[in-house]
Amino acid sequence: MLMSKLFGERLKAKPADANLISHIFLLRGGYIRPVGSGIYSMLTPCVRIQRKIEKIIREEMEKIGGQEVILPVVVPAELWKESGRFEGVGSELLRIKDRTGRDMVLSMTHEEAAVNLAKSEAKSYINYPFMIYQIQTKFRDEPRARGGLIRVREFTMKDGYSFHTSFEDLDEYYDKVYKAYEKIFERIGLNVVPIYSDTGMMGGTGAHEFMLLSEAGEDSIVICDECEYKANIEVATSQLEDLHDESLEKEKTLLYTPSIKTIDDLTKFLQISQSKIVKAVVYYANSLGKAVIVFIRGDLEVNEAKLRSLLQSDVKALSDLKSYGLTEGFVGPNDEILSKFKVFFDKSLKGQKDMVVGANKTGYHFTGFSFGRDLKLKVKFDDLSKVKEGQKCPICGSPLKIKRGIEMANIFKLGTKYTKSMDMKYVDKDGTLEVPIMGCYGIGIGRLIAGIIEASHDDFGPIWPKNIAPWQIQICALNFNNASVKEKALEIYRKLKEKYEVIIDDRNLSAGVQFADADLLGTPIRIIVSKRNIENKQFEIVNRFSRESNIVNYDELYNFIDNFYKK
RNA sequence: CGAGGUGUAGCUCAGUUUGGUAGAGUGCUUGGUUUGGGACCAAGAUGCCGCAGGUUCGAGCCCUGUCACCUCGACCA
Repeated sequence: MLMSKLFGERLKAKPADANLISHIFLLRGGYIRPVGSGIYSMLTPCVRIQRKIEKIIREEMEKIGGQEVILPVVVPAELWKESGRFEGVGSELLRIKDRTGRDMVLSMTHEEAAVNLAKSEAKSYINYPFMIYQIQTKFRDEPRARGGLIRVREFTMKDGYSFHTSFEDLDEYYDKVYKAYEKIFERIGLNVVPIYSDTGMMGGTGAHEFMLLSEAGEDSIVICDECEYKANIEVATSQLEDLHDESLEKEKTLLYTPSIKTIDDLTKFLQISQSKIVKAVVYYANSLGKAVIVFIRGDLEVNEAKLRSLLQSDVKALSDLKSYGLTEGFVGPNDEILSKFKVFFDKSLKGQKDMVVGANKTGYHFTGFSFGRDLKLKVKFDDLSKVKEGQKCPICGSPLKIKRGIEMANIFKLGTKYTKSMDMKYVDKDGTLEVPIMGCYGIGIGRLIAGIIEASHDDFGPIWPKNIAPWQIQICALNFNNASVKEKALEIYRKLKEKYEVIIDDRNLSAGVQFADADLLGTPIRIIVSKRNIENKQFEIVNRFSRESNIVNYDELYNFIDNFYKK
């Protein structure tokens, strides 16, 4: 490639509306251009990177038996109505009509299309297991796109779907995919951590996310440094200190003092109390059509993702409490509360024998305290609290840390959620009809590109790992108009091109411009051809990773490069 | 959807307070001098001042509406 012919410009100034380093360099380096909110055109350097990532992914998918397909982006809404997601998913699913007025959707994920295809093809147990995958465009009408390629509306994703005749077989295959993903990230040169994750709207029985630890990330990850426990905060859990520790006992004793008789007394107490003993948090669950109260220890927060997953329903904080008869000073959980509301007790209240009282209200929270009466209820406790930094690891008890991360990929054990709802069946050995068990596996490719920059850059530009850099070698021909420079530069360009992907800066521009552009293209290795070097019959080779510079004689060049790329 | 911010040359931004013919830097074109970290000189081209309406003799600037984009929050397979 000739730099003089490379389509797209590099920008000198930081683009006004970019803040993330990956967004800035993607724009400055001429990798992407904005078209609309969360919608980008990709230029050649970016496409070259994407193709290389795709190639690695394809190879690893083929190794575990994946077969590539292409499913449509626009699908009839019937498929999504069958699975229940046409109504179930919010406004991020773009619903459109075709010219006859038929409902269509722009696929944001392809479970429906995959099941639709698979069910017409895999009718006997003999066909199982199998995995189909594709590298395809997804459209999600994000209410808020941000950060360049980190969170977009239209993007390319590798998504795979496996089908099995038993959960054991799914578990086994899931593990294979997990290892394939580790291999993919290793080959790409990106250090990600697999963590336990929420199954969200996908449903299913187990899931992992592959996270890049980065301050630019939108997810919070709970990490134990002592053991291997790592989980998305949405599902993370912790060992809670005993409710009956000394300080809390002391507070309780205080509570029983005769001085607290009214709500006002209580409010006063709660204001001076460091750890409120208990609180009731009120939500509305859409799919239940019912209000939900979560009782939880006062110093903890309700983890809404856990509540959502427990209820299999969207939840929102309930602001209109009066219409449910909830006012300051309500007492609960009593029979009335239990009949009116779906009531949950967080496991942090385990061991609590006493009655819980709602008292002063803050938003949709009621703070309260243990009252000293016997609960007389058979209570089931659920894990509904949000992990806080410093709480104890559920496995080894060490203090937990919370870090930010960017989700690069995820894998789900879907179970029969889609195969069942979409009525996919196969004939088993004994002639019975069975519903296949499914797993699904995604990697966001555009986000991966942004993530690599977040993880690998310097002040001047991205530093692409060897395996995915848009070009392998960049030749900077300083003073290209000089005949001997031009001749020598073109000579090695032609020779290296036989074996490598080479881009040569054949523009008669100052060294500063050439170097700055080369930095923005992030090529792993840079060969500088100049009058000075030619006089000494030498080249200078600069390593993008270390910024180290090596002077080599003419005849050493090819060995040096081969050695760098181990060819 | 809630809060805040910004829309002026390809890009980064002045100009809006106090209404009076549209600006700078950079980039681009041409010629010349340069050539190891975004060179220099000279000449040039580039604007529906986001859009619509209003006030005014006159609007980039004032008023009303609207759209787009950015940031934070809510949401997020």
